Amino acid sequence: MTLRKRSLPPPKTGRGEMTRRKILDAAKREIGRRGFAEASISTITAEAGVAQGTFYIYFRTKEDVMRELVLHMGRMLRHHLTEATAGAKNRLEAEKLGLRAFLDFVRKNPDLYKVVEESQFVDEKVYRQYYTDFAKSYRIALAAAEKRGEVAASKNGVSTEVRAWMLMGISVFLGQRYGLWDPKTPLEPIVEAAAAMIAHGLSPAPGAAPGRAK
Amino acid sequence: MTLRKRSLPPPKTGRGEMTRRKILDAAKREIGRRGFAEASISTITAEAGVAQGTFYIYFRTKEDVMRELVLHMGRMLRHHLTEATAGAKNRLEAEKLGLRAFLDFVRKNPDLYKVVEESQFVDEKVYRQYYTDFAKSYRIALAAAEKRGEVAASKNGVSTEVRAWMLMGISVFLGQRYGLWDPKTPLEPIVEAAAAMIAHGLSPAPGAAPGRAK
DNA sequence: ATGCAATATGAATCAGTTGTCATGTTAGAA
DNA sequence: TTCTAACATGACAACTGATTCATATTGCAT
Repeated sequence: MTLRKRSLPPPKTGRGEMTRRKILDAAKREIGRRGFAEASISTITAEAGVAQGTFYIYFRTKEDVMRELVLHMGRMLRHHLTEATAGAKNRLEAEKLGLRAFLDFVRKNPDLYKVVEESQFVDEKVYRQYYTDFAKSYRIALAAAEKRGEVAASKNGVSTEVRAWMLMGISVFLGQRYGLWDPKTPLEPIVEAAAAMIAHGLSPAPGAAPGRAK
Repeated sequence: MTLRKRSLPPPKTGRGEMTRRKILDAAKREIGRRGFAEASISTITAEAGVAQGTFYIYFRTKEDVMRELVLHMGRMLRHHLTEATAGAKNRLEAEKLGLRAFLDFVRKNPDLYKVVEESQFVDEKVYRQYYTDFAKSYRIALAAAEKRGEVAASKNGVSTEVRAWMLMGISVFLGQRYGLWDPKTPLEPIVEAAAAMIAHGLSPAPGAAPGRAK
């Protein structure tokens, strides 16, 4: 029964709901732009168009907002990815569609993305949970695909988990490099290249002629 | 000629050198443990066994220390990886040895690792430089391996770069999951699984029987 | 209409920093 | 030995920004 630090009760009226959302939205932009340390409550409330004290009606601390935003990102991203991969014929196609959708998401929501990454240094627990949850769905999806013979069978107990974390790392790094830092470059060739690597790895294609000199 | 904010002159005596190193070391531990925001100059100097003011003889700000530590990590890691992959027969083997060495490094230097990751929110420039530099050496190594036919030829211009970032993402995420968060688990099976995936991807091995039912 | 709970205000409080500085101390060159 | 630049000290001035709180205001249920 460790119910320490309950979250504040949710707003009871429509007005409250609106205000809370305005603050959350301003916080997302502000923290995304300036980072957690630089973002001040006064700036956030100013941007939201409310008084300083109003913040504390809905959130206990600045950290609270981070937690909330991480959960929010999780929900949004999950939804986005579910939609994007719904029509996939197999796991490999799902990986490709998912990566593409993820990069799109990052470009459309750079603030949210940065908030999640920074949450690791504000509330490590929520950050771990975020990735651990993703890893879990990933593991399940991969295990199912293994059963169906769509991906190579794992050699040992850990390998599905390892693959899940590798795939997350790939997405996060490509998201950082091409989603955040280089938001103009066309995504197609990137996704193409990444999907090929995910499917076949670095090895020279065994079927293809290995040494076509000249 | 934008020489703004020159770094402080280096110590001129052995004593100064020692003191500077003690501070840097304490800062590494302190920031690694408590994070950049929580780490205070007074705590760092206390741990280093010097007075508060001494800090400012060697560093302008806390951010300065971060920058220095990121560069330090870069040098140490590069050295560690170079040694570890020296005897590799080919790129695939180098990848495996490199990953293994990286995970070792993370387990031995968790503070330094965390400092580098947090630097992204303290001085984004130095963080980008860190990974951009690594990506560059990676690209060069991959391109050479392609020439030698050790890895699949890239299909288009971006693909070598994409591969480099994917491989870095893989390392960082496995480093986080198995190096930092789960520092006891044996690394062999993890490296084994990861190397297989890096070599062949997710696709069922084309040689292996795809549907050995029951 | 009226009364109460919910919501809103923003000045004041409060805690904790950083970075400075006037004053020693040290070591090694001459 | 003496002299001086380098190094070290630690108290504290100045600042910052989060959080509190006494005081309005709002709007819905009755």
